Amino acid sequence: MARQIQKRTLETRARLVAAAEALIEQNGFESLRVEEVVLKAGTAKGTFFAHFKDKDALMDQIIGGRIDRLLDDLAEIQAPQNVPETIEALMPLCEFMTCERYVFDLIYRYSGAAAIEEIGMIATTFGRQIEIVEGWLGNAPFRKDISTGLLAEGMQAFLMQAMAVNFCALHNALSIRDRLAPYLEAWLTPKV
Amino acid sequence: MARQIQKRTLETRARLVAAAEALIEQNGFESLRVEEVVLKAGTAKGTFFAHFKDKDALMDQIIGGRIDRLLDDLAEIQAPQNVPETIEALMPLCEFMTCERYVFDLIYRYSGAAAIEEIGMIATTFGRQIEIVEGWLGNAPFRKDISTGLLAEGMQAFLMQAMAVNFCALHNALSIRDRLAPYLEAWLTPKV
DNA sequence: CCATTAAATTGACCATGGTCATTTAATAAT
DNA sequence: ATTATTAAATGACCATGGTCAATTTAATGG
Repeated sequence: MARQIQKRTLETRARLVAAAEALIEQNGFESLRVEEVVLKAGTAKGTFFAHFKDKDALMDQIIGGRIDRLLDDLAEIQAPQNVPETIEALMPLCEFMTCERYVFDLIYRYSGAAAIEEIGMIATTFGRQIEIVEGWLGNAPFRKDISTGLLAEGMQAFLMQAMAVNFCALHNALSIRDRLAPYLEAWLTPKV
Repeated sequence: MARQIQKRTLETRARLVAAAEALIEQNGFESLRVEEVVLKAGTAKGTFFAHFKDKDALMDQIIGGRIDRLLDDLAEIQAPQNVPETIEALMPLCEFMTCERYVFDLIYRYSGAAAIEEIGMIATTFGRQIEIVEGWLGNAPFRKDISTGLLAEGMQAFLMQAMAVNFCALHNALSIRDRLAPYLEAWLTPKV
């Protein structure tokens, strides 16, 4: 007989997430230790892994959740009408995604789902981001020779590239803003 | 007195690399274990870490070396004159970079150096790739409204995006080739 | 209310990358 | 040659993520 999920289960899971969030608040993402989480949540280590496939799965949920809330904001604004406005709109997302090298790497690794069954929060937000940006592009004076879908995917590629390069000591003289501007000008409004 | 590097040192290092290469040949990159490498090389574990900062540093050297050899080939060919030719030229590189998810992730993570002092093989090859592609672009009928540098960086962004998306179960219906084509057409020869 | 079954929890244990005080070997100084 | 000095190698040990057989707790049926 299909037994329903126990209240206990949800409580335990909530306690684990809450403990993790609190520790992240204190010390950031990278230094989070499973050991500390279970200690703070008052559970055994094995319980953690009964609730999350691995440590990354917890991170996917927490980080994915943050991104999703940032996308809620993006979904509400008016479509940016030029490149500087577009960049400005995307900045909060960029700032969070690059708040730690560890966070960016994890986001990148989880931006695509390895299998259909394991589409996580982060992978979902990447799809949602494309949709939102597509919506913008339908109401903005950018190139019309290619689909808004392709245009949005290209923007995502440049966004990721700008953030990745920003972590590189060889190239981090330019801010993400300044690096992104020429890319997007060339992509969205080519002058040929 | 500046003491020169002992022959012994070079030999040990060479043995470690040779052992790793052999094991990778057998079982691929991901399943390589430091324990196995030192066993095969006949050294203690500590010796490994006296020669390489960590396991990733060895991977950076081996993977970076492979990429560099592929770039040697790319440096010699004639500049591709259209998008399909360009994609074809880049395919060997793509194939190696995506031979394992683990390899691609490591490449991505090391494509930028965290600090000037730690520029590794992979980061170096990324710079070299830009240079080679820039050389191509100077001799090909693509858009001229932006610098070859920017154009080459954009190509790199699309290349990485196409490879990343290829690992995603949601989007891997298209081959890297087919995914890259519309991107590069739109980037290199915009029709506005 | 007890017996049965399934879900949830536990913690000892494992796998693996990485550290470091100690030992051994090579080179330079006398 | 002998000693002093520096480089290289060693392996016991640690840190941390992850596993799993055993136990406890909750739901279900008679």
